[in-house]
Amino acid sequence: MAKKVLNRRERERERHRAEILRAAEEVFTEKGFHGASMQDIAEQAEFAVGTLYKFFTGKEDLYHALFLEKVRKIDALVGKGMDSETEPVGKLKRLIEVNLRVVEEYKKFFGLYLREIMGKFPVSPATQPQIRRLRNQIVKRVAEVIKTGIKKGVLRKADPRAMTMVLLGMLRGSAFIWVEGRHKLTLKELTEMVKKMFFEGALAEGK
Amino acid sequence: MAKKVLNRRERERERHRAEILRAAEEVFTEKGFHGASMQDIAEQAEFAVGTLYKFFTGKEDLYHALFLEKVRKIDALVGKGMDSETEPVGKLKRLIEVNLRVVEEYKKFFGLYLREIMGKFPVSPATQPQIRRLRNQIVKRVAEVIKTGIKKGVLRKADPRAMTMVLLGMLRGSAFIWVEGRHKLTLKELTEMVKKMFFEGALAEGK
DNA sequence: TCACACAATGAATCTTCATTCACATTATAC
DNA sequence: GTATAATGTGAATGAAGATTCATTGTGTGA
Repeated sequence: MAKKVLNRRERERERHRAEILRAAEEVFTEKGFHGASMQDIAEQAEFAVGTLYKFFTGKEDLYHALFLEKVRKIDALVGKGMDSETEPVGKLKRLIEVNLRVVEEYKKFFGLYLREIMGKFPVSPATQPQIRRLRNQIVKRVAEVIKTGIKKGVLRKADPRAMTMVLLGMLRGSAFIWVEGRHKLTLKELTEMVKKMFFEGALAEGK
Repeated sequence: MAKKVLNRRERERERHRAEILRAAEEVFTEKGFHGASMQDIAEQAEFAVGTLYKFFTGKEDLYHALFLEKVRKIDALVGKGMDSETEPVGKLKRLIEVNLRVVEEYKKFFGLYLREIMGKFPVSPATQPQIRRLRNQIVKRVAEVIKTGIKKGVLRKADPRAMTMVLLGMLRGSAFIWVEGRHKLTLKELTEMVKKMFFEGALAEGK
């Protein structure tokens, strides 16, 4: 019986932790790291400030935890997407689709995400290296796929690293511009455009 | 715009202002807006804190001034680059070249720049709209060039807005990835790759 | 029912700066 | 040379907000 009681407690605790993370996501995505106060987050979570410190050692730690949780989820989605195809071109198409779909799903979080992976000044020193490591796995995978595509003769002969850089840059950049705003474009249209441009380029046929 | 002739005092003052801006650039690019203190900047500039306030109304104002100065310079370069060509494809090529060259020249500043134009949470509320306005001019110009290219039949028939988005995204994103890091690629190689990819795509000939 | 472990609370504390301002220094005018 | 104006100074101020901790509340097992 003692064990069951403990379980209950533990589950409760876990739920509270998750609630705090949800609140933190809300507030951080709304106001950014520096604009968000622990007060804000506590209120959003309907806990007292002190309580947050029972779960996380501080503001940075909370941010860090939120970040890892999200990035893991995103990377898993992207990875699974690529797994679902066998041929290089198919894999790359899925990469583009999933990437942009994720952007939509995590639209609010995306602003934070990009600032963190892109800039220096990581909010928490521990966050960036971990995220980088996760990201590097994706980069390597994409480069590998492109290399295979070249070997098979379906992709143009060029430095795979550079192609990877351009492709990922294209995804990141256009997603950003899309999130930014005033677009009448649907995400679907953007996805199609990115695919077309990446594979076939901007020049008219035969030019 | 006859620049008013400045007497000794006024010139001195102008020089001091510029020195403070230089120091601010140093410190902000090093530590980011929130990581930089007025103390830091003052020390770097070899002035007392109080002095900074004789030139700028506050930290935000200083940041804002620095930003505008830089962005104006960058945009002028890009604009001039495009002016130097007459044909759409030539203009776009110049756009790519100049853009990436600027990235190299302003490498340190670039991190700040992107965070500011990209994210919400602008550091100073006044900065973002102004920068956006400047940026929009470039976007419009590029879209116009692309539209002309399509009309002339040298670019594929597609939504010019979307193409613009992808092209600018590609530039921004790949520049970022380049700045980020561990690249063996020279900027020249990256530039070539972006051009090739944008115009011709990734697929092998005849595929 | 009681006692006890654990969870939650939030006012009080501690830190970190941005900003100010009374004063000192220097340059210019007369 | 003295008066006046402009510049520069940096210790003192105040505000914001992260963190702590003494206290209060609650569910659990006897």
